[in-house]
Amino acid sequence: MSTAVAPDGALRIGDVARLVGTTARTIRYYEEIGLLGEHATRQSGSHRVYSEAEVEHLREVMRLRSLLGVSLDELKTLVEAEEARKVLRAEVQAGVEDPLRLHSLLTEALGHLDDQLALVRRRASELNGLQADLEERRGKVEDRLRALQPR
Amino acid sequence: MSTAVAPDGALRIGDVARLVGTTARTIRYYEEIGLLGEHATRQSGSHRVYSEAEVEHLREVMRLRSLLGVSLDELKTLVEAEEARKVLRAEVQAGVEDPLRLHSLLTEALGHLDDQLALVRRRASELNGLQADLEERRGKVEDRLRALQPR
DNA sequence: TCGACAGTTTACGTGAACGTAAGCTTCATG
DNA sequence: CATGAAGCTTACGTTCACGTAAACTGTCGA
Repeated sequence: MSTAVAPDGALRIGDVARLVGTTARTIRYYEEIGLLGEHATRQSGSHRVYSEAEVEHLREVMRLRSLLGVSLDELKTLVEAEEARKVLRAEVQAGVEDPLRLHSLLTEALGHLDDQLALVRRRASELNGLQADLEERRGKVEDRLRALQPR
Repeated sequence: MSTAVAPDGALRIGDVARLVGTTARTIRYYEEIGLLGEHATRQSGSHRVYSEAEVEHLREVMRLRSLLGVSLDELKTLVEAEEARKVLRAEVQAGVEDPLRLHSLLTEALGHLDDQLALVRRRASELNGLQADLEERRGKVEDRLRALQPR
């Protein structure tokens, strides 16, 4: 054993792909269309490296995509929430404490979250409706089966 | 006003498209790939006519597709449940009363319903999980906003 | 330093799910 | 029975979301 598998602690594109259950191509594609906010400018040709936070972001993106069934384009506007949170974190980390600025950032994040929630709630209620319908049908079929075999 | 809009009571493809919110092309495509169980053989060239039951079936197909996010191919196996129910209805209507036959048909329908339910339940729980996560985040953002403006 | 595995860019290919156009035909209505 | 809106078939076009191949590095452990 002596291959260039793991750098040290850094995550490369293949590692991330395995972690979130996708392919390197998909990650590059998502980056290409701007789904993964500009991560530290990188020398063209050099390897992409990812932080744990970026992996989490990607997971969230794929989760939203899978559960909401939206196009990657619609998703772009949806994940602006994450961008807003990132900016927020960065500024707080950097010591910015202007309450007006913070208020604006928080309000923006709140708006994005509400957008996401509206979508999710509607979908969830539709899905729960479907589930109820199916369960009702199932019950009826079961009743008819029981009626066939009284014992 | 004097156009060949509505036949009499029969539904044509354009009517159905409007009713379920899709296009005639899509309906023809679904028929082509076998998503809409063979409806009464039709002379090539003559207009397609649909019963209310077929409209309902199409609605269900699109509902499953939209909410489960499955491919049309996967959907084909999923909607076999509807086919089973259709066969059941037809046979009962035709006076078949062989209990073994009925039992077999009902059991088949039950199996298909359970398949659908398994999918739906998993999705529903994932979506509810997502909703909970988003609501938690929303709560935290709100807390921070309140902390900014004590009054 | 070197070897090779994993990564990079570029570009063309692909499958799914329809859109669209052309030319012709039904069919309810006046 | 004439007419025209809507439908039919056939076939090629299109968009999205990646897959895949080629030719070339970057990078880490030995």
